[in-house]
Amino acid sequence: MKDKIKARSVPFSQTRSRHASETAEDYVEAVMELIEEKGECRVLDLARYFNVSHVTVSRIVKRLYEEELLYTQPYKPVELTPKGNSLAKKVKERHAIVLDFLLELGVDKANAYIDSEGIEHHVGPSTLNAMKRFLKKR
Amino acid sequence: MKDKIKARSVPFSQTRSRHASETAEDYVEAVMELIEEKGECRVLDLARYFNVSHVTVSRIVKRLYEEELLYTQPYKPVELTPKGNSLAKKVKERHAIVLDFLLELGVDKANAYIDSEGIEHHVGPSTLNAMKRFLKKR
DNA sequence: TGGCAAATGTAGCAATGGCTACGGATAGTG
DNA sequence: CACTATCCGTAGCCATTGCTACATTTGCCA
Ligand SMILES: [Mn+2]
Ligand SMILES: [Mn+2]
Ligand SMILES: [Mn+2]
Ligand SMILES: [Mn+2]
Repeated sequence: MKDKIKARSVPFSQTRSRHASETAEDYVEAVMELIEEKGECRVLDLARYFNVSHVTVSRIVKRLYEEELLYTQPYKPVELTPKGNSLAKKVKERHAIVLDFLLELGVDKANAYIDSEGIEHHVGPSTLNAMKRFLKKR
Repeated sequence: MKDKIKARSVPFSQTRSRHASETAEDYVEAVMELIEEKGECRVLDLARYFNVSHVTVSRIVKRLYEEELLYTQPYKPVELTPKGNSLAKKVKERHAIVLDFLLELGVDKANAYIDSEGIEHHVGPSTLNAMKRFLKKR
């Protein structure tokens, strides 16, 4: 019985852990996209991208720099470290699969874009594979 | 072009908003389940359920009491208000559909339980309907 | 019924991510 | 070359959700 209760708590622990990585994942993905689009990624680009203040971005960039995901120097554009680049590639691929999956499932574009932005961070390898199989069958 | 940038930020705003409701949703669902199972829901039951300390639960219960989702009195079990009860029913139904959907998609039980716990909060009406249609077709 | 163990509350700390206000840096323009 | 607008950093506020340590209440049983 106690095992049952403990087992039940696992999904919540896992969800908290995933939420803790979510900001890093969204930021490296955004940096990669902005560099592709505009050639560089400024703090203000990220602020507009996420619809938050430049202060919020600035603090988070500093943290991700300490985690060695981003390069940053005062008043210079933000860049991806090799570690950040590799995470971004993985995250972008997963995000694209989740988005395609929702569209294929019949969700309209606007809602697929919205929901996939949150869902992507909660899709483990097992669910991701199931989504890939679904897409392949179409 | 600015419209495009602004439109891109909508999913992130929506995701932040959903995360802001997540605790309330998980708590009312847990209270309903624990009352069904044990006849009452104590602070420590919730702490074990979520794998957090009783202090964390106690503070959150106080907040949800102020939001009129829970009844709480010192050293007494926690109960659902009508508002909390109605939210719990809605949330439990959505969670069950997401879980069934993942299982039907071919995700193993353990991962379906884990992933659905996070995904549920990012499933809007449009995606929920798509999942229902998918389940009906099986 | 007295006392102990379990449950709950309170105080206070940390990390994260929102914000406004203000000040300094940078880069383009006249 | 100086001005000015834009960009960015810093200070400091708040809310949320984790935590430990300690105090208090409750309820059961010896
Ligand atoms: Mn993303
Ligand atoms: Mn995202
Ligand atoms: Mn949940
Ligand atoms: Mn989430």
